[in-house]
Amino acid sequence: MRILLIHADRFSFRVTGETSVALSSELDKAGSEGEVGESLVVFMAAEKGDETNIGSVASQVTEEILSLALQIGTENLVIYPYAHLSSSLSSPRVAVKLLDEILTRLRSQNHLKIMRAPFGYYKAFEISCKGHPLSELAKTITPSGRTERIADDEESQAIKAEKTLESQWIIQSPEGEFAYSGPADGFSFASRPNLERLFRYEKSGSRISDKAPPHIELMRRMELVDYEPGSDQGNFRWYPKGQLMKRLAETYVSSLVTQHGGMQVETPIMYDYQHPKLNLYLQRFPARQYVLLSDEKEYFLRFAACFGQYLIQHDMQISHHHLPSKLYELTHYSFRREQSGELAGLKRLRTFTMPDLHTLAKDMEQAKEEFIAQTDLAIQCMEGFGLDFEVAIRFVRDFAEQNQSFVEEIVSRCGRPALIELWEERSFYFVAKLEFNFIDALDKAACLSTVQIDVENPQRFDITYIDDKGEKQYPFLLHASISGSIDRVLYAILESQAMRMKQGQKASFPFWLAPVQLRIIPVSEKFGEACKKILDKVPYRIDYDDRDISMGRKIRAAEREWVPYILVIGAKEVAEGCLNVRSRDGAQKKMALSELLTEIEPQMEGKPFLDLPLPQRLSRRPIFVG
RNA sequence: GCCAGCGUAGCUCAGCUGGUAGAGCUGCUGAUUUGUAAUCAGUCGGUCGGGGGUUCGAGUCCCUCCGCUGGCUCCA
Repeated sequence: MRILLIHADRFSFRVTGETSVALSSELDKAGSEGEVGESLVVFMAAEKGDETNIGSVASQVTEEILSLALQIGTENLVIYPYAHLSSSLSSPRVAVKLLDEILTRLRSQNHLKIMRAPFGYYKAFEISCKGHPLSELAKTITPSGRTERIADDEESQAIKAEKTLESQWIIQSPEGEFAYSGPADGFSFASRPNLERLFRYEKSGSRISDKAPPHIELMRRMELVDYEPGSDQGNFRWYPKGQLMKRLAETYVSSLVTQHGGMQVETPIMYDYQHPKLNLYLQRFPARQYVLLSDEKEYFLRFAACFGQYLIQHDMQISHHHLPSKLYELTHYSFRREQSGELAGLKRLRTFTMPDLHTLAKDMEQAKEEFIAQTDLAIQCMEGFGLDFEVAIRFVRDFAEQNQSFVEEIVSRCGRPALIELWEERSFYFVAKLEFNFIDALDKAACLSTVQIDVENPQRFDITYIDDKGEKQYPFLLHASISGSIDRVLYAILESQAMRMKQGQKASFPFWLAPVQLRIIPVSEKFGEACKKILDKVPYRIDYDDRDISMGRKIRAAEREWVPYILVIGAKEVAEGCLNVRSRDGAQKKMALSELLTEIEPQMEGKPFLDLPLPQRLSRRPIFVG
């Protein structure tokens, strides 16, 4: 929208004729002539693009007007639609809506006296401009970058609905000795303290902590990840060791999903704000997008791979023979412009990586089968990362009641009691949502894996398949992120190890994820050659501490890096042709290289391997933090 | 986004009521060649988060912006 603000000694107008876009209601609202003395006259023209966020434009314009009125000390306003300010006008409908919106906002300021001119009429006007420096001002207002305002002004229906939504909490545990099914308040949590934490966290929402989550210190001290003040908040830099772990985790998750049948694709990270289908979807969750402007056109950055995959699925030729059909993407990246106060280390970021799987199922039976299979996959994934989790399942009540055996089956697959939330009405796109929650050192819950049954988006995005009678049908759609955000997986791993340290145990990474898997430490420089010989014989990430410091310090450094196996090489080892292995459990063992490799092998089973992204000699390795 | 706290060397931190910045670790140099969590000595390193203000004088007081942490909120 363009506005021209003029501080006038007097202003008058009168309607002289109708234009093609005249509406008689405008004359009722504004009258056909008017005259005022000292006043701030605001000429305005709504432009293309304003319709993407009327609330944002209206609130910015209102703010501009009020701020100038205050500066020049006037209480008289004239709002005057004036199309000639722009060569790229919006539709008349949008213009009138915007005009009304701005007037509503201005009228809520009771001290102001407001006169308006009608939209869509030829008018004659007379103005006398005061001519002081603030008396003439032109501004162009765009919706971009300010979209968060709409969240305050016009909360989406879905968000509003959720706030007032009543839900019921139930615990259901698998068949067996301790089987239970009933209100969560009546469950004895003694054996599942973390489930109780999850329940309290979900129900009350209140948490008490004055401490920063311990993973933040660890991610920096271990030279994995760090803040990047040169970027926006919640955007991180990844050092070689952290980047390696991230890449390993991604590779692992992707291989699980593609083995499960996910067809890996890649979709754009930005989408046209005005694309009609996407726009409809965005209106359900209007805030929290990064918006960028390119040649006057606005794009938002994706918050998941959903759109990209919906648009592909819309264009695909799918028959019932193809179902279930699964598209998969590891999003590098997903963007969510969370409120700044919500950001927390690797737990909650603005830019993150996550696996996103969308499955089309021909009917609810197939959707449920897939749901179960993907639950299994998520369990396998969590086990691979060595993460413990608590299960939460959210249902629309009707759905849960009509599918009781399905609910039981999920709980049984998870093999532990689950917290179930029942909603009386469906306010989001899903009828069922499974979550694996990690409970951290400060008793806070973070959702990792999730599987959802979507009953809304196939229609919205016109995704169809041809059934066995040759007719078009809408499939059911499953959303699954079998690990949740990769960044958050790393958060959970670090937090779980911080808890172990608190209990006096040694922290460690799963062997396959350890940046350095083995380290050779020579007793003295003399054994350098002997060390180098071992390097080539070990097919894992092995390095060699050749720095000119004491052996005690090298041991300490390796322990602080959580290196799983430390190999000390001295005269004895050279003479006997064996290794002295100090493992993470504290044990020191004399063993042959082949024995060590046999011990390691099962720890790598089914897990990816990537090379060490750092110089093998520690004397050649720069320090990133500390 | 709101409220509160914090921001001093690469890292962890000290610096009282305003008087012109200090330690340990790391790094570097040298000595030492070491047997399982810190060998000894020397030495480099700071527009005290950015900008503005008050003052003869600001790391210290005030304003503002940025960042981090906690709480609220939020988590499609």
